[in-house]
Amino acid sequence: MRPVSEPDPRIERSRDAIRQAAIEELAEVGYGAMTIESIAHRAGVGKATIYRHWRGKLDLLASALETLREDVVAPSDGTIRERVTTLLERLASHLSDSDLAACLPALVGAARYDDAIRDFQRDFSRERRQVLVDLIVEGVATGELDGGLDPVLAADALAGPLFYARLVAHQPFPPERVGRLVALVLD
Amino acid sequence: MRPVSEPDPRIERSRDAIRQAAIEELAEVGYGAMTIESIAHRAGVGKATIYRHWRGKLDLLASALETLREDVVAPSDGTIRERVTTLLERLASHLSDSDLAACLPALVGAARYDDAIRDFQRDFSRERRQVLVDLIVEGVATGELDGGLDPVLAADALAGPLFYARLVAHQPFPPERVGRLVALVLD
DNA sequence: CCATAACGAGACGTGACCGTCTCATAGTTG
DNA sequence: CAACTATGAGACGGTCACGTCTCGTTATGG
Repeated sequence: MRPVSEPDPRIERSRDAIRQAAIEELAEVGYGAMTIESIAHRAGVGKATIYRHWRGKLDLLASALETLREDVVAPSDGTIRERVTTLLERLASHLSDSDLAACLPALVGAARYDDAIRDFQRDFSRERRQVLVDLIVEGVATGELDGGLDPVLAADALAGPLFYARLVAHQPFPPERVGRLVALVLD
Repeated sequence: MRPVSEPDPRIERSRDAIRQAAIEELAEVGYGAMTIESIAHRAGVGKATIYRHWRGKLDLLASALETLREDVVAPSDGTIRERVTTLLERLASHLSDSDLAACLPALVGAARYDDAIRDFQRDFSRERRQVLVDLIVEGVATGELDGGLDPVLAADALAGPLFYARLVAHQPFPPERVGRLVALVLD
C-alpha cells in the first residue's frame, strides 16, 4: 500500500457542524419547516458546502440521525427488578433530555412520508426494546420472574407508557412511578 | 324571538368539504407540507372560500379536528376483564383504521410547534384514558380486580403499548395480543 | 512558503405558496 | 321568477427556499 495523504480535516469538521445543526433544526422547527438555508446558517456554513456533501435534505437527515445512535447497555448489578427499573428510569430521563428525544415527535411525524426515517425509528426502537426483553428473559430463566411471563409483552407494557406519556398525553412520566410500573408488570 | 331566515345551506356544505379535505391532507402529507391551495383543490373549492371562513391554516385545522371528536363509551356487558379487553380491542382497531389515527403521526409532529394541537391531543387522550380508568376503578370497587391495583398506572400500561406500536415501533399491535396484555396487567 | 482545495458568502433564476382580488356562474330565498 | 349571495376559478404581486454558480478567502499538506 502506498502512503495516502491525509484527508483535509476541514471536511469532517464542517460535516459534523452541519449534522449537528440539522438535528437541532429538526428538533426545533420540525421536518417540514426545516430548510437547507436555515441549517447552513445555524452551522455557520455556506449552502454550497451542504450540497457538496449531501444530495439534499433527506440524505443529510439520514446521515445526521446516524450520529444519534448510541448503544444502550443494561445495568449489570442487582436483581432483575432493580436492573429493569434502572433501565426504564434511564429511558424516562432520556426521553426528557436527549437530542434524540427532542427530535422524536418530528421523527414520528416524518416517518409517515419517508421510509428511511421510519426504518431508522423501527430499528432504533427494536434495539432498545431488545435490551429490555433480554433482561426479562434472564429473570425468567433464573426463576426470579414468573415463568408464565411473556418477555416481549412485558417489555411493551413497560416501555409503551413512557412513550405514550411523551408523545400523546404530553405530560412527563414521573420517574418515581417507574418503580410502581415495574412492580405492576413483573409481579 | 323574530323568525330568522334560514342560513344558506351552501355555507355549511363547503365548510364540511373543506374540513374533510384538510383532515385528509394532514393525514397524507403532514402538517408542514399541507397547503391551503392543495386543500382547496381537494375539496373542489376556491381558495377564497377557505379564507372567507377561516383565518388560515391553523384556524382551519383546529376546526377540522373538532369533527374528529367522538365519544368513547365503555362496553357495559361482561366481566371487567372482558370489558377492558373489548375497549382495548376497539382502540387497537381504531388505531389502524380511523381518520384520527391516520392523522396521529402528523399531530404528534405538529404538537411541538402548535399549542392548540397539543391541547387537542392531550384533552382527547385524557378523555379516552378516563374511560379505561373508570372501568378499572369499578373492577377494584367490586372486588373483581386486586385492591392494590393503581387504576391510572394500569390504564397506562394497557394503552401505552398500543400507541407505542403504532407511533414508534411501526408494527401493528396484533389484536390477539390484547387479551394477553390485559391478563398481564390486571392479574 | 507555496500550490491547492475546501471554504463562506451570497447572487441568481425558478417554482411554490401565500393572501387578496375580481368576475362570471349557479344555487337559494322569498 | 327575480334579486341576491356564496361560490369556483384563477390572476396577481410578494415572499421564501430551492439548487447552481461564481467569487475572494483561508486553512492545509507538502
